[in-house]
Amino acid sequence: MPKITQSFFARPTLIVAKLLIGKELVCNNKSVIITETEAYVGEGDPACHAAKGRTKRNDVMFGEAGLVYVYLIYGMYYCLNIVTEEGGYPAAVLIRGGVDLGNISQKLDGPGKLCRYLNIDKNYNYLDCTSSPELFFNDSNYKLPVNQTPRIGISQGLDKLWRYVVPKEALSEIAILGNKKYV
DNA sequence: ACCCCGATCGTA
DNA sequence: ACGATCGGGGTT
Repeated sequence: MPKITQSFFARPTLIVAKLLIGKELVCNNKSVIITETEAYVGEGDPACHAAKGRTKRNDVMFGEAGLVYVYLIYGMYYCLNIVTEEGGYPAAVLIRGGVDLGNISQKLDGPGKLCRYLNIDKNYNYLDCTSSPELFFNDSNYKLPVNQTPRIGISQGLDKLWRYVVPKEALSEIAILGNKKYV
């Protein structure tokens, strides 16, 4: 299963967000099939952390595609993002959910839960997921159905359908290993 | 120095 | 419906 390279992330954020669904995220000796993502796109996106320009926190979003952006939310949870598009353009995909095929009982339906499960914290900020052995993506061949909805937990930019999520019905079927329907 | 609030989650 | 918990960013 080939590792996803930089050119995958150096594309329009909506494309990357959608294509990451069904890909495998590997970190800390665990792997997860991604089932939910969101796109945050540039200074013109009011929900994007870079909406008000460059700051210490969002600095990494202005970096090269493939960099990891981790931030602390509500004082207790971390959220994992991958920087997209060309260097200098602040955009990223938030990884919001997944399933561990080797540990189906886990409910990784939320960015905070996902990071907690994979032990991802602020130390991963600025890591390059296209060259790091610590955190990377594999180009798995799962063909999962994807719905588009408004993004969760924001108060602006709700007009955009920039959340990509595998519907619940399909999610329960993924649990059945060897389900050819999605491979 | 102070104040506000958030790309969340678990419990009630 | 609400509280936990804290760092970033804007304001005084």
